[in-house]
This record gives sequence, structure tokens and C-alpha cells, in this order.
Amino acid sequence: MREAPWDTAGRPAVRADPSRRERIARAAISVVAERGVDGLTHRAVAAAADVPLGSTTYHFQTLDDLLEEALRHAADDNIGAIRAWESGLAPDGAFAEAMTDLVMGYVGENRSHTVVEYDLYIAALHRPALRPVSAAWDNALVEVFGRRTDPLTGRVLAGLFCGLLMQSAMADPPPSAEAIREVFRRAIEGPHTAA
Amino acid sequence: MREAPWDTAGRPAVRADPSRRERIARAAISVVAERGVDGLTHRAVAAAADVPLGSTTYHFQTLDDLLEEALRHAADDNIGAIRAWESGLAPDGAFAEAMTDLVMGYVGENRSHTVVEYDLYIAALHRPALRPVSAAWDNALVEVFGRRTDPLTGRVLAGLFCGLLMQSAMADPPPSAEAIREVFRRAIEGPHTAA
DNA sequence: AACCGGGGTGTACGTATGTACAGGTGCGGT
DNA sequence: ACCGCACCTGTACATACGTACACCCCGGTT
Repeated sequence: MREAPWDTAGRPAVRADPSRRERIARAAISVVAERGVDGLTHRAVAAAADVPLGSTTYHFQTLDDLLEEALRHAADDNIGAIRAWESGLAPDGAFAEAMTDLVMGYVGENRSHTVVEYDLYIAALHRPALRPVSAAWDNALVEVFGRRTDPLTGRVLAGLFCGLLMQSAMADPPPSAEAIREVFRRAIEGPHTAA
Repeated sequence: MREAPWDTAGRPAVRADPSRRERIARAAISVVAERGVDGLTHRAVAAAADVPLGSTTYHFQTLDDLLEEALRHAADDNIGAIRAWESGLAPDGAFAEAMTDLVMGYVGENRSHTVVEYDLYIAALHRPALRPVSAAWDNALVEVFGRRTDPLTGRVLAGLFCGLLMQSAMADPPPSAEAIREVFRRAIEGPHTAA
């Protein structure tokens, strides 16, 4: 059952499992996604990563260390995903539509990513050591959105994206794509002054 | 030491303390503000409210009930504060400046209100029963901001406010008022197309 | 071939938590 | 005057948690 690394001779390679630490951190992410930050325990993580309990306390001296590394991984993944999304965009496409698709994706199929990102984000409010990681996520949003528009609009869109995504993940039922599109269009193009 | 209610004869009025339940809920808010949702325990709340431990379990059968009522109170308070802020505004004043002041206040002196609001907001992501309360907060923002502009701009500003406030509470050091003002101005007035 | 060193693990312990519940206390009915 | 009852509280218990640490095991060294 235990998915341990095996060397070519079939003997358990107890030593040198450099992926172990990252496996545990990623398991922590899924635990947070399912149970929230309160549910993050050494035992839950050990079960999710399929490693013994002692392994989690060996690789991470304290739970906060584990939380910090999990946040770092989650933020890195999300920053990478946003950059990949941006580089895959048509160079002249309608940006409001693209951002709407992005939000809808994070509310729908990728909802768990959204939940864990905000969980860890808010956890940083009580743990100053985690704030730089959260700030990096913000800065990446500003940079990516600003590259497609201009620096100031990038800051507007980063804040709007952050708030709108959280509100959309909360709303039941979630807002329609059309409603979100209207908001982004208004934010990018400005008020429609047509009389 | 215990601040119990006393009747006019000086005997402890054990019966009928209708404020008790609310006192406990408000104590829960301050506990969440200081220690986060993970730190919300019957004992911590009892100590903060200066009531015996049994009192918290008597008035709230489960911790989630307590969390729900605390979120409701916090949201009500914040909604009331926003409405009061709006009704105290000059009718023709610059709205971007007013919103900037609002954000700066919630990042500075009222930072604890902000922290607890987001803590409880995010807690609702894992507790569907709490989502209507969070949604009410969102709707109030849309309504208040929309009344000073227009419905669509109200939705933009509500999302932007939510995201920007969270980012500002996270940032260290917090962004300058000027930076926030620029963002709100850009969001309200649209892009400056002057060549 | 013997040994040694360090990474990895299972267990045990002290502590904090949620919750149940028996008992106490004063008010309202008779 | 008496009593039942509903409200309230302090305590006790089972459980789950973080953490420490004694042991194990294998690869490299001599």
C-alpha cells in the first residue's frame, strides 16, 4: 500500500528521498483544500502523503514551517498558471473576456485551487512570516495584468480579480460569466459616457 | 472579579441574562481577531467574555454555531459601519478620495475588524451554512458603492474594495494612500485617454 | 568484512480541546 | 410557605493533537 521508492534491486531505498519533502508539502495543500487551515495536522498530512507520522515531523520541525512551504508551493503553482494563461493569450484579444474565462475556471473546475490559495492567504494575516509569499502572488497579478494593459490598470485588475474571485467562490449560485464580463469591461474601458 | 449582573438587592441574578449570548458571540469575534479561526475554542471565548466555560457550551451547542453567530454579528457591524460612512459623506464629494480614506482606516486603526472579517469570510468557504452571511456583506458593498455611482460601477468598486483591502492588510509596509487613490480614480473615471 | 554515521520511523507522553452531566440556585405557581 | 422547574455552572472524561526520542537500517569507508 505504501508507495515507497524502490531501487532497481527491489530493496526499499530508505535513504535519499529528495521528493519526500515536497510530497509532504503538496499533501498539506490538499489537506488545507479539504479541511481548511484548522484541519492541517501532522497526522492528516501524513495520511494524505502516505508517509509515517514521524516523517512529517522530521522534514518540518514545526507545523508553521509546513504551512509556510505549502503556501510557497501553492503560490508558485498559481503564479505559474497565471503566467502560462497570459502567454497563451491571443496578442490582440479582448482582455475582459479572457479574464472572465480565468475567473470562471477558478470558480468552477479549479475551485479547490482557489479555496486553498485564499485559505493560505488569510492565514498569513496572523503569521507575518508568510506575508512575503502572499505579496509575491499579488505582485505577479499586477505584473501580468499590467503587461496586457498598463501599470495602473494592472493594479486595478489585480485588486478586482482578487476580490471578484473570492466573492464568486463564495456566492451560491456563482455569478454568471456575463455578469463578470460586464464588470471587467467596465473596469478596463471605463464608464460608458454615451448619452 | 467576575462581572456578573447584580440586582438591586445585591444578590446575583443568576436567571435571565439576555445579553449573555451576545456577549459571548462578541468575545468570539475578538478571539478570532487575535488568534484566527483556529484559535477559536470554548475556553478562549469563555475567558474573553469572562463567563464560565459551561456558559459557552450552554448557549451554543457547537462551536460552529458560535462561529456562525460571530460572523453574523461581525458582518452586521461592518455593514452598519459602511452605511454610516456612506451617509456621512458629502453629497458631491470626490468618491475615490472617500473610498481611499475608508480603506486606509480599515488597514490602520480598524485593522482588527478587517482581519476578523476576512477570517470569517474565508471560514465560510468550508462551511456552506455561513455563506449567506458573507454574501450579505458583498451585497451591501455593491449597494452602497452603487448608490454613489451606478449599479455596474458599484459592482466594480465592491470587488476592487474587497481585493484591495485584503492586499493592503497583507502588505508590509501597507501601500500609500496616494497609490490607493490612483487605483480608485482609475476604476471610477476610466482610462485617461489624453494623448 | 567490519564498522560507523546519519537519515528515517514508530511509539509514547504531556497537554489542550469538545462535550456531557450532575448538581446548585432562585423564581413562579399553588 | 412550599415546591418544582428551568436556567446556569464547575468538573470530569474521552479524544486528538504536537512533539520528543530511542531505535532501525543501509551506504560508504577503511
